[in-house]
Amino acid sequence: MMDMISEAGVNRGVVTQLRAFLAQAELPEDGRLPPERDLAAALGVTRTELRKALGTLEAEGQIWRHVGKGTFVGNRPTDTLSDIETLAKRTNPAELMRARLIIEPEIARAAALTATPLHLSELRLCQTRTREAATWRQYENWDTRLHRTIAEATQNTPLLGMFDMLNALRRAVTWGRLRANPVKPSPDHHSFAEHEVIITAIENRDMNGAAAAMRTHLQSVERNLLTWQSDAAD
Amino acid sequence: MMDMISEAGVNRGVVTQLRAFLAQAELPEDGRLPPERDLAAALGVTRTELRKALGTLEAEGQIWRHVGKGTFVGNRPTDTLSDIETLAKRTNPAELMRARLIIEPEIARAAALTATPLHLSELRLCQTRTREAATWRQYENWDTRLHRTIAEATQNTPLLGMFDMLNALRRAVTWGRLRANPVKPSPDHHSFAEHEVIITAIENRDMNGAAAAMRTHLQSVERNLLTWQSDAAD
DNA sequence: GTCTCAACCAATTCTGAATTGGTTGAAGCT
DNA sequence: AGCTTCAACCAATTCAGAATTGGTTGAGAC
Repeated sequence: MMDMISEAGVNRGVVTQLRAFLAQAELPEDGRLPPERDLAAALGVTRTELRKALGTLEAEGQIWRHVGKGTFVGNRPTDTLSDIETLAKRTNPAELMRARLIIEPEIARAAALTATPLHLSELRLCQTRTREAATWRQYENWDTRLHRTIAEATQNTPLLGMFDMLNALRRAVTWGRLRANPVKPSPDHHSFAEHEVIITAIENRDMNGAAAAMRTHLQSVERNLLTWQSDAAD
Repeated sequence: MMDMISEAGVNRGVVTQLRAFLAQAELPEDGRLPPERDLAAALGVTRTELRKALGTLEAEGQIWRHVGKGTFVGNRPTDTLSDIETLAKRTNPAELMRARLIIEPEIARAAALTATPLHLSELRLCQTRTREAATWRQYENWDTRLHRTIAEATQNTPLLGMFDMLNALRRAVTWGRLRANPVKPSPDHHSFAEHEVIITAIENRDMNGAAAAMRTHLQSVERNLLTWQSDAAD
């Protein structure tokens, strides 16, 4: 019942003593300060007293603590939520598809601007290989590589990183599902023509075209995903 | 000089024996097969022989190996490049800014569609707090939270994850730099008005407006970054 | 020479102890 | 009683060294 910010029995002296220590002490790069037991001894106070003082400083936002880690000055690092497994638990295929629809067209747009001849030939190679694929497994590999090559063509490391993150998520979320159709992709699979439009647009430096084609393509994949309930590759 | 795919002295018998094992054996979920030493004993061949056979299978792409990890069936997982530290080493502030310019406007656009009243009031709170900020440190905190709230407003977990990734990258790349100006943000800091336009657009469900305003804002931040060489917050 | 094999190497994982902030319950003080 | 204190304990995390694993080498067998 007594969890007000500034508790009743807190010794103001210890708090100021602690503030002085923080101002003077040379902290390591990560801002970690000595363990409570050591710090209490160094300041000549009991651990309980020290913890009260630390509590008020934490309430003020001056420091943050975590079991097993330690006590640190500054702001608690925001829970970054960039861990694949954690993300995979909280999302679902539909949401992932929406994210792809938002991100990948913009990646294609950027790629149209910066793709090198090397990227273009790699794209062509992927397109050929997907057509030649004898199994869905092979098809998926080359399809994934095609999309990743587009991301590489942006020549932007953070963008590529985000693309990889989406891909990793895709694998993690789909994980455990079975592929319904063991046969190989039919020669008139919608993706072939759609990939062609995307690649052509990039070759022609048509940024808007590339973005639009990618959007169309992903919408088509989404439709398949909903209709057949299959883990449709793109 | 003798590194052809199918080496001279490879014992075909062992290879087929190994293939039979792979077809029959029940592998764990991750597709890892027993350590070479055990497998060699199980198949009744010497380790050197086994390794030759494994070598041909690896060349065929049937398996992949890594020191300390083990030998696995299937395709070697693509180097995902979604690790923050690795990314930070390979990128730079300019590239990061380009990535933000590509991604964040689209996030704002999506947010305009899906933001709830709760998000809107949170945005307003952040805007107020940035104006009240007494130090750059505080300003940055609320500014970061404002941008993250926009990402949250998309109600899309993968998108939020990617945003967090960008943010983590920003911290990692900027890490070690000093903030030149210890004073607090001036009341006519360009960001205030720009944030206002963004928030208003989201409130009005103006998707194009939100995207455009975010783009304008980030371009303004980019300009500051180039001009002043300061680690300009946005 | 060529092949074999045991020992060795380096990358990775595993495991158990040590560390750290958080909690509790008896003892002590007013 | 009412409150503080303190040592012991708890659970989360980190750390270090051993064990494991694919890769390499050099002496010896043929």
